[in-house]
Amino acid sequence: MNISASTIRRLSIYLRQLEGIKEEGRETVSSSLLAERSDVKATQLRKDLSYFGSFGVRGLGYSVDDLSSKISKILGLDREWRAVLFGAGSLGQALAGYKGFSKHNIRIVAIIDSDPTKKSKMIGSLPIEDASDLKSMRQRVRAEIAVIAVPGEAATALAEQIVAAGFSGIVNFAPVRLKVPPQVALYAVDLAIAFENVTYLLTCKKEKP
Amino acid sequence: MNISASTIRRLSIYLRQLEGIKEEGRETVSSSLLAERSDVKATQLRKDLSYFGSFGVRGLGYSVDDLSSKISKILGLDREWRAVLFGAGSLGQALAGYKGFSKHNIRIVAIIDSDPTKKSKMIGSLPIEDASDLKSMRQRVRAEIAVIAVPGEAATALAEQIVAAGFSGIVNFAPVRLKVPPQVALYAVDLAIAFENVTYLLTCKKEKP
DNA sequence: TTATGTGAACCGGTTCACAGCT
DNA sequence: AGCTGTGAACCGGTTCACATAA
Repeated sequence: MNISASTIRRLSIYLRQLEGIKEEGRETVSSSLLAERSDVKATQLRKDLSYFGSFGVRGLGYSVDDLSSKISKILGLDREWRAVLFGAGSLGQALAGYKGFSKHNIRIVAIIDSDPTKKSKMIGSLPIEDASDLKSMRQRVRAEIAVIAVPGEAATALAEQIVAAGFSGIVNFAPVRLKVPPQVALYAVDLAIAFENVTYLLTCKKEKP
Repeated sequence: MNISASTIRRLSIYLRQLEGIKEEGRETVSSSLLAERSDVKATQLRKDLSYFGSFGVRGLGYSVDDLSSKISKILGLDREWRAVLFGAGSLGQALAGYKGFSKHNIRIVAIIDSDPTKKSKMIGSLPIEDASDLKSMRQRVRAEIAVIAVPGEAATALAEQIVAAGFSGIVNFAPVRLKVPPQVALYAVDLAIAFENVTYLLTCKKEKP
C-alpha cells in the first residue's frame, strides 16, 4: 500500500510526543491523549497507525515504549544512519550540534566545506574536510545520506556530485529546488516558506479582524 | 474565500523560482515553465493564482516582474516585517545571517539570549540582549514576529511570554509543539521530521527494489 | 495557434459510525 | 464500560476539459 507523506510526517510528530509522555513517567497512552498533544484528531492517529498494523489494546490504549519502538521501526530508525554534512557555515554548525539526530540514530560522520580557510578546523569531534573525491569519501565513511547546508548558488552543482557519488538520500536546506533521479530520496527544508506563511497569515488577519 | 495552506506554500515556491527566472533575463514566463521549475502541474499553478485574480495574458504568459510583485503582495511581503530572534546559539546565528530574509522584507531587529556569558556580544550589527521585559522590548523595536531558536526545554515557557508580550506571529524552530491562542500565527519548522522522512523513504525502497 | 482562467469531475485524505476486543 | 480498529461517507484539494482572449 502507498502511504501518504502527511501520515509519515505525523508519525514523526507522534514519536516526539511519545518521548515527552515517557519522560512524564506514563506507561500507557490513549489515542485521544496522544492525538491531542500532536494536534490531530484521535481517529486520524488511529487510522495512521492502522496502515502499519494494530499496536494498541482495546479498552486500554497503547504501551508508550512499545508504540515508540513500533513507530521508530516504521520510520527506519531501528538502525544507524550515517550522514555527511556539506557546508560548515552557521547553519551547518547548527545541524552538527543538533541533539535530535543522535537520539534518533542519525550520525553525522563527516563534514565537508570547500572554503580552504576552514580546512582542518574541528566541529565537535569531526574535522572539516574539503571535497576532492566524493565517491571514495562516501565509501570510506559508509554514509548514505547527504545534508546540504551550503549557499543556494552552490547547491545545484553539489547535488549532482552527491548523486554521482552514490548517496541515496538528501536533506536539503539550501533555498533552491533540486532535481534528482527518482531513486534518490529528497526532502527539502525551506526557511523562507516558514516566514512567508506567517506574514501571509498576519496580513489576512489584519484585513478583516 | 479560505485558501489552503498548500496553496500558500506553493506561492512561496513560485516566488523563489520567479527570482531565478528573472536573473536569467527573462521578462515573461508561461505557467508550464514556472510550474515545471516549481515541481507542480501547470493547472495547479494557474488554479493557485486564480484564487487571487488573473495575472496573466492569454496566449502570452505572465510578466515576471508583475507576477513577482503580485505574489509578494499576496504573501504580505510588500511591507517591512520586524522580527525578534530568541536564541543566539548556532541555529540563531544561522537565521540571523540568512540572506533570504532581507530579500523578502523581513528584518531581524533584536536578538535575545538568556545566557549571561553571551551578553553584549554582537551578531552582525545587533547586540545580544537579555530578556528582562519582553513587552517593552517588543514595543521599543516595534516587532510583530518572534523567531524561536532556543533549546526545546526552554521553548514552551518562552512561547507563553512571547504571546503575553503581544507578538502576533511566531516561527518556531524548537522541537516541541507549541500551544498558542488562535489569533497568534504560528509556523513550526521541525528538523527531525525532515530526516525521518528520508530514512523512511530509504527504508521502503530497500524492502522492495 | 498559443496560453490563461475556471466550472466540473475526480481522487485521495480525513472524519464518521460502529464493530470488535478486553 | 472503555478504547481500539476500520469500512464507508464525506469533503476538499487536484486534475481535466474547455471556454476565452491575444
